[in-house]
Amino acid sequence: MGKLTREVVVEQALEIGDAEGLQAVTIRRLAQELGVTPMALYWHFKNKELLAIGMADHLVEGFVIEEDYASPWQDQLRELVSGLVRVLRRHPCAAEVLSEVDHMAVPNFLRVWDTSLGLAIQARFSYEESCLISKYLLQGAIALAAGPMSRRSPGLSDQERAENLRLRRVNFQSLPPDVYPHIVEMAVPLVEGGSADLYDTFGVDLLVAGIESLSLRRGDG
Amino acid sequence: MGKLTREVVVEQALEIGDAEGLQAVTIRRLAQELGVTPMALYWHFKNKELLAIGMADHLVEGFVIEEDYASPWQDQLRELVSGLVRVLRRHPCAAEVLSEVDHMAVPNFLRVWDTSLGLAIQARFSYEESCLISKYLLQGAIALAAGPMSRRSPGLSDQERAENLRLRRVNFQSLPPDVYPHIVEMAVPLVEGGSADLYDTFGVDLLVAGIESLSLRRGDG
DNA sequence: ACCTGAACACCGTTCAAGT
DNA sequence: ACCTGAACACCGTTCAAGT
Repeated sequence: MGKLTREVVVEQALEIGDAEGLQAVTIRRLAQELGVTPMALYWHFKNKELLAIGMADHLVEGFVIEEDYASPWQDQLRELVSGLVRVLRRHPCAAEVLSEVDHMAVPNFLRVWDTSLGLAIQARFSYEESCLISKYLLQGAIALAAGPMSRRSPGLSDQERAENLRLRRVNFQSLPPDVYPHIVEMAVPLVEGGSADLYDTFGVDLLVAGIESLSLRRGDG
Repeated sequence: MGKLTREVVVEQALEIGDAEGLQAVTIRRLAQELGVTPMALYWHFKNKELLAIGMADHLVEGFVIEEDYASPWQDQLRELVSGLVRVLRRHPCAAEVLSEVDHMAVPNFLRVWDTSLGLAIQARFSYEESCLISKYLLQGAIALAAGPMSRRSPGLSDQERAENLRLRRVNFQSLPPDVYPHIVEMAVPLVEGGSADLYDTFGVDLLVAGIESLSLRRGDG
């Protein structure tokens, strides 16, 4: 059967995480799924944190945006953020993974970070500002990828999903209207949350527009 | 001695979380700290998740912004976001807590959410847009509160902290400059990260400016 | 109503030992 | 180099029982 390598371990871990949530990714469970002893994994990963870093690195693998000095930096930034969101969306547990590991320890994530730093500099932000901006952007992209869809309760039938939605709606609607007036009134759009596409593009727009506005406020464009 | 109530349990939990990180907040540890049996806590909280929700609720307690129909919605939104960040900053583990519980289950957080929904509506966004916007804003505020400071390694001496910084800097600087050119060059500002105040105001500005730009793009102001 | 004792089914990790 | 067995020190939670 397939050899036990770092890569197959990471992929199996992501598979479990996607299907059942990250809390189901356990050394022992992972070993069982791989037909091996728990301690076998410690040969490939010193501890569970390094396994998580491996998972994070695998998620961002293959995501590269070549610097395109032709197009304006706004478009390049937008491309970076929306591309990152799209890549993370391939795995339901992606955002969960990335929010529990130290980004600085994930090589492939560092590459994305480096690119965004470069773009900020190119946009004539100062060093300090560029650091802040790239942090906001990447954090924002991860938050977007954690947004609707990939919601809790991974792996349900359509029936269960619908029932789940209905339950959350009546939950909102049965709140005291004097203390939560808008939530009660907007219960339907709140639980449905619009399409995932809208959510993403709207979010990316918000981030990029925010940066651009900060840039304009300081003088040139 | 002091009676064991939900409130003292929650406060003790936050104290441990602030000092040693959320992963140190354990039912058994908590019970020990309170001089009680682990099972005693199950009388006050059905399970650990409900304890976490209690912690989150306690964090946002006392944060109210009264609707001020005089000032423009942009200012009110800014006030809301920056106020929330300020409140969360009182507890180093706040962002950690809020990112692991379901916001919908936290009454005091729902109140903030309701207010932001009202402001979005007031700004003439549609229902769907208002839902999205308020999600972005609150998510953004939490992300800001999770930013620098309250960093990993809670509870270190100044000496240790300085050494920690130095270590992260040389870590950046020893990266291969051909694959991470900007990170290597900007190692110093990256690890120092500017003042916490700058980080917050910059971040709040970014969020509010992003919303405002979306609003302008659609017609009126 | 409020708390304890004992037990269950899990964790991550180490360390010596096997091949 | 790569994996196993046995053990350690932890978890959250249940359930019956005490006051």
